[in-house]
Amino acid sequence: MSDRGAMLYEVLRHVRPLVLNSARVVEASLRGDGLSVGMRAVLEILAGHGPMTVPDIADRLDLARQGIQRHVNDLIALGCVEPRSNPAHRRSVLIAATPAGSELFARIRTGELDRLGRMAPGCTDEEIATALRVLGALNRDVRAEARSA
Amino acid sequence: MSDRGAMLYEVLRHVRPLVLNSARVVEASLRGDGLSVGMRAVLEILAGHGPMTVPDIADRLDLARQGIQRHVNDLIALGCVEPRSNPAHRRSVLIAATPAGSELFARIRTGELDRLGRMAPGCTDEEIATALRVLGALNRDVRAEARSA
DNA sequence: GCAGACATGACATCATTGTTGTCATGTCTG
DNA sequence: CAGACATGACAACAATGATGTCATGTCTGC
Repeated sequence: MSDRGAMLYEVLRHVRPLVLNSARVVEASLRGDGLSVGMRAVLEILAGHGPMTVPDIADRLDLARQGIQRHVNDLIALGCVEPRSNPAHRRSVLIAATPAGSELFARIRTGELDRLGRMAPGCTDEEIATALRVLGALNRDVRAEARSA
Repeated sequence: MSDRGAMLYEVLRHVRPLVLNSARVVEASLRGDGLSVGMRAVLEILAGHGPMTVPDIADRLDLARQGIQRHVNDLIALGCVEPRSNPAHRRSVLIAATPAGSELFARIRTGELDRLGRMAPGCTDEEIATALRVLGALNRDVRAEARSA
């Protein structure tokens, strides 16, 4: 039972259905606003870290820039996001959340936090913080393995 | 900081790249055997819990039975899995891992455990166990929310 | 028993999205 | 200045989750 490999294996086994189920819940909430889960992720980055180029967003999300570009284009069409000319790089456009986009994301996030607050009632804050640390460390190492291959 | 909603939100944010990156690593290893991540998941269930019907596998993986059926059909074509007539239900066929399939999965799992054992070296066994508990509780509640919607 | 509700396998179709490739153009480094 | 690289704008593809249909088998309540 003290085999860390086996325990991390169990973590990964838990993580996949969690992503699927949470995506289903989030997607249901988003449907009314015309957003997808991917678009929501992009909007989250922009709302949280300010204007950024498409390749930078892709790096943060561990995805190819081409896929992010699609989400950005869709978000522009919705008016949630807008391109801004970059004074330093004529070719590299900055993407920024519009006021409408920021407000929309704030509303989405508030609703999600509301629901999440009622979940996992048997877990203490410390336990959740520990889980966060473990997930961070595991993802860092798995990510390194994925990029080296 | 003691807002559990915000902390669980962070957990979900960590979980998505973890699934993506681990899938990339696992997929690279599986490519040589002609398996996909989905087929691997089905084989894992059968190797661990014995023969089972397609709908039962789907329930365990939180997926629709139609998708599982595709994976099962592919696994049958590879000889990793075989249908067995069910004495109790003529229509509901049991799917069982073949010796070749069991052996293949054992080999895959061994390799994965090997690599995982070297990851997240800064985390203790207790911390990983705590993470496991949190993920289990969170997924249980998220899953309930997904099914109620 | 029987009838209707339900489960199952076998199709089929569709949308999302991650992946990969290409190309013209702009930027940066040596 | 020249070659390497980054970026946006396509395009095409594959995996997979979602959904629907239908014939056939099973089960439940009457």
